[in-house]
Amino acid sequence: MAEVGARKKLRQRRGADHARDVILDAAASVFAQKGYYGTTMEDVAVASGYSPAAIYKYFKNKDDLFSRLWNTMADRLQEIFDESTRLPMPFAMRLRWMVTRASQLLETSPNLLVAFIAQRPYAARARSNLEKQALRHYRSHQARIIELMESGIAEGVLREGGAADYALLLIGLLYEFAHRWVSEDGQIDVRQSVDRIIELFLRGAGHGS
Amino acid sequence: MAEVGARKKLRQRRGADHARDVILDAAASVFAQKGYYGTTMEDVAVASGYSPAAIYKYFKNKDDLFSRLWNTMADRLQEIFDESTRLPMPFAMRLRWMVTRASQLLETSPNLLVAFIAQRPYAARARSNLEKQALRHYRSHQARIIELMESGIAEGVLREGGAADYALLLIGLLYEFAHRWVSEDGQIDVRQSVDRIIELFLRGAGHGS
Amino acid sequence: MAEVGARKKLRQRRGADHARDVILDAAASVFAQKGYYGTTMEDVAVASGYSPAAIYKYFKNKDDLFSRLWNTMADRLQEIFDESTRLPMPFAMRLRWMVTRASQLLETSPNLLVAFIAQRPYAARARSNLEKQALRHYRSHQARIIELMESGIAEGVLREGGAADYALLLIGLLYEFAHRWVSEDGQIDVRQSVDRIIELFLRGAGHGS
Amino acid sequence: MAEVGARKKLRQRRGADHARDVILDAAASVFAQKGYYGTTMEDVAVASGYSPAAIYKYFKNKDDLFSRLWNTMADRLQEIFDESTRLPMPFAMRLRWMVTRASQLLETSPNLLVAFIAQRPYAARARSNLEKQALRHYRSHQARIIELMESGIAEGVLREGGAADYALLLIGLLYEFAHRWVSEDGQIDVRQSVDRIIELFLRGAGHGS
DNA sequence: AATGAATGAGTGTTCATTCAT
DNA sequence: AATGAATGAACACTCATTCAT
Repeated sequence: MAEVGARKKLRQRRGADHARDVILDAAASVFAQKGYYGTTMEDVAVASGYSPAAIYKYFKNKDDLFSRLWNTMADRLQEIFDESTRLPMPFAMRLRWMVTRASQLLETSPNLLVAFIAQRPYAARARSNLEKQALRHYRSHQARIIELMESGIAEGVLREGGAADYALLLIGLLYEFAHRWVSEDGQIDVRQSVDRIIELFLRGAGHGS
Repeated sequence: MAEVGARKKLRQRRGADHARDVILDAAASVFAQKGYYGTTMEDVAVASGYSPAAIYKYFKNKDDLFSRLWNTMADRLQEIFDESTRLPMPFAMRLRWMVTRASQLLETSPNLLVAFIAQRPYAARARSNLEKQALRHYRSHQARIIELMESGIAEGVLREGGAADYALLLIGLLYEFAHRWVSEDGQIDVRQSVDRIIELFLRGAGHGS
Repeated sequence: MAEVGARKKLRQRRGADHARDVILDAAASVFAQKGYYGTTMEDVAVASGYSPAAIYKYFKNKDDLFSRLWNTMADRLQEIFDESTRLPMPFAMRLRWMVTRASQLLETSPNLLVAFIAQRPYAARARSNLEKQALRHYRSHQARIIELMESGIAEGVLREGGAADYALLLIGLLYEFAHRWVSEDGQIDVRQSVDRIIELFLRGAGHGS
Repeated sequence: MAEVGARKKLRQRRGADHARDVILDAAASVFAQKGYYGTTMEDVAVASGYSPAAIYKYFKNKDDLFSRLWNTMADRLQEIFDESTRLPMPFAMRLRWMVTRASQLLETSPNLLVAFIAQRPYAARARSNLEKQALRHYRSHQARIIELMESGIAEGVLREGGAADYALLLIGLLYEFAHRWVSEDGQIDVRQSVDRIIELFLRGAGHGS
């Protein structure tokens, strides 16, 4: 947004923490739009109002910058998934709680979440360290969700067999919903969608009878 | 004379077509492994056995090469989705046919499919022409699947309301399955999974009662 | 010498070997003038008439380019030192042969030799791999020269004791001569100097009596 | 009042001088270890305990900092060489005095000396101002040493002819000894080596007979 | 007296792309 | 039909240097 030439004006002493945050925000936005490889440090610099050199004062390198963002989101999700298996509530409520919390991330940190999601296809055939780290996180998420499903089966809310498949179903629904939410520019009502997602998850599309 | 010339031209044509195919195959494999940005024309050249310069005889540039691949997959999928609404069969069979055909792509062209999937997150906030084109394709796929869902509703197999949501559910399942298939290196049995996907789609995970 | 703008004209197809040699020559000259750190790849590019990118087609990186040059000279010297201990001649002749050959390098490859010499101080407290490799070479040279000295002692031409010191004396003379030769721009007659060096080495500056 | 002000100024002066010295010491150590180009102002800052910005309060820039160090050593050497021609003693004693004093610098300021030596190869083909200045110093040193040699000839201690060559011999010995001393990490006994250097200088390596 | 915060100007290196042969 | 040879335009990253506080 800001012109490169206008950079000088920003010589404000606002403190390192502030700079860190500003840069992270800007980076999240740019990474979400163009992906890791499509984003240049100059992009981040322009978006943040700092110079590329300044960014290196706060982050070791591009990888570091990206993976800090990525890990933030991975950790937030992990926390949600972890808690959803720990909460002392019946399965149905825990499920709803989890879906709600996860969906809210779309509203609070859409950029971060998109950057997170966009990285996933590359993780599948992990090559770089970044990708290997990502793969580990994705697997860890999956594991917790499977656990959640198992407790649902134990409680008799879910049918027997295939906890892994139920996890696949739920993750698919969540990712797909995120995709749609983004591609419709956040126009979809999240709260309402949570109900729909849960219903689809539990009853599927079939007529049931 | 003319005969010979024609024959030669034919041979050349064949040669040219052959080269084209070889390059496309090689490119699909490399793009799938390293993604668009991670792949260099040198990579494609080495994988295809041609020189980088030769590739430019057959494709305008890297974008062109990639988007031809991408479109190939997009078209194949489109065809499947189109046909699944046209086939003179009951919904249930058309659904199974569609899921089967789509899943088979994993076995016949996994590389192409991965490359196709990896592109999706960026399409959501389309910037470049490549991405805009992609977005159009994804939307077109979605439209057809919604149509399919509507016929399912009309036939009374699917519950009333929310064809778009059912599409979201099915697409989510398909993508997620593809993800898992790739990250487990194709070890999953596709045919068996088709049943599971359809069941999950129709009945969800819930106990039903 | 050549302007950057003039680069385009050089688009000649002269073969890879030719390019290699041209670049090596240019690099030797620039490294000799400005040292490893003071030399940029752009410097080498301009001096060679190629673009920086072209240089990377022939050499992996700056280190590679430099160490190839450096090793060439190190190996030539090693060869001279090695042979000076092997030749079936009396010590005096072998010594003369060695000093002659070494001195000639000044005339045939002054740039290379200067680049080689300039690197030595850094090798002393070797940090980088380049420097460690250099240190090994310098030590290996020294070892051979000490051997040569020992044979001189054995033949009774050199006084007893202190082969290592004699090596120090000779190496000091050679390096110092090279220094002077370079700083007087090659105006000194090499052949004549050989006699002088050998005399100084054998008799020192003292009056003797 | 004026008194107090003056005292404060003095203290500040002292503080400033102290800082200057601390920085110079730190810089000498770092330059000696990594060379001019290999050393960053950040390195100097860390080694000195000050911030990079602080260094600029005491020195105009990196070049200034380095050349002050360099000149310090150049001047100390110059002083030694100067005095060695002036001292009212016979040549042999003046020579010993000079070699002793010069060698002691290795023990008192090894870092400075290494930095000084490392600069020499580039001075030969002086380009920058730094190098031209250096060249002037080296030449001036040489001139004095030649003078010393001439007095040795005049006294009949050195053979006729070739004062310049004798200077080359002595300088070569001194530099080479410094090299060895550094590369053996200061393990060599300096006092003992002085005798050896003088003997080699006067008698060479030859058997004499 | 000292520094935290910031940047301009490079530096090595990569890569898509071109073109004469 | 194919490529060897070459480069312009970027890109990640570094570093000497400045300046308000």
